[in-house]
Amino acid sequence: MEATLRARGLRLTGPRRLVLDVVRATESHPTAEWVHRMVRRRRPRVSLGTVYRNLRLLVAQGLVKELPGPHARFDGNVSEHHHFTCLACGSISDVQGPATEPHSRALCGRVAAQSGFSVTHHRIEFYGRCLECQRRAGRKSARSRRPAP
Amino acid sequence: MEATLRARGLRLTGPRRLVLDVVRATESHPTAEWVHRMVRRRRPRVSLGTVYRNLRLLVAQGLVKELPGPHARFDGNVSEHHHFTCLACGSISDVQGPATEPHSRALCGRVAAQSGFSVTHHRIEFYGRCLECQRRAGRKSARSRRPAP
DNA sequence: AACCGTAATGAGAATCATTCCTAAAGAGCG
DNA sequence: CGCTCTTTAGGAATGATTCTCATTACGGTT
Repeated sequence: MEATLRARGLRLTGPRRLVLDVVRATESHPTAEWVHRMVRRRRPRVSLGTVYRNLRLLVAQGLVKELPGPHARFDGNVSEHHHFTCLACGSISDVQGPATEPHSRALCGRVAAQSGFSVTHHRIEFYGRCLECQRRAGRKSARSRRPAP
Repeated sequence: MEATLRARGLRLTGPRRLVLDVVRATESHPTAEWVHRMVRRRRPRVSLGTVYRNLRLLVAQGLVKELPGPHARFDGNVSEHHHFTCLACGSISDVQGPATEPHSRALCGRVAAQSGFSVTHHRIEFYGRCLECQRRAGRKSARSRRPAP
């Protein structure tokens, strides 16, 4: 990826590498603020602005993905996969592609054919209750808890 | 839907009805601010706060859907369908369900089986270039234009 | 090593969608 | 009409994200 960046006249600086490492090291789909906290553990002087700037930059380079939603979340796993969002606790989990893969290409193709749009990719978001929240709802008065990271 | 609202102790007031009417009357997936402008054409005294409050309320009642993204957009079409977002101009179009429907239930089921989550629904977002932007890119230096509403 | 030009950073201010607060107006009801 | 509970307008507050700009770090060149 150094190549990817260099090729566009971008340097591979300390803060930048750290941001990428942090996002890649977790599966928790963190917010910018969480990434900032983690980066600070190793480099306390890195500013929030720098984290935002580099996240945007890495997304633009395709090295990181950004999830939709009111607050931006990021994902260092660039392989094709989708997401499950728990409506009760807000946590986001990966849904591995293989199960959905076979239809993916067909889906895009059908939509393209039907609408005339040129479809480059798609994203499937699943919603429901995660295991933990299902369990909790089992007998408790199931209050919602705070989003994951 | 009056029943739906009344059943929960909510009144069907002027501003509230107007917000719903406006969202239902368009296919443009408007932002709260656009809805506010439209509502004001008939009732200039309605405040932006009221529009937000009622949009949230209608979403909670399932009478309106909310699309993901940095700025909230709303959709009065509650029937099952998905969306296509043009990466060039930002416009959002409906993708009619039929083409994708056959697989929908199977998709959810497979994800549920594989993850153990209870999957209530899903959402498919397609991305690419809309017809107009494809045309524009044909020969021009294709500058991006402003999002739809 | 000293020097340049460009790119990147930090710190804080600015922006802007969204939410919150409060007093006042409105609906429903006897 | 008088009472109560809901909704509203208006504006202030919030909070995530972006911007600005002076300063610093880097890479390449002598």
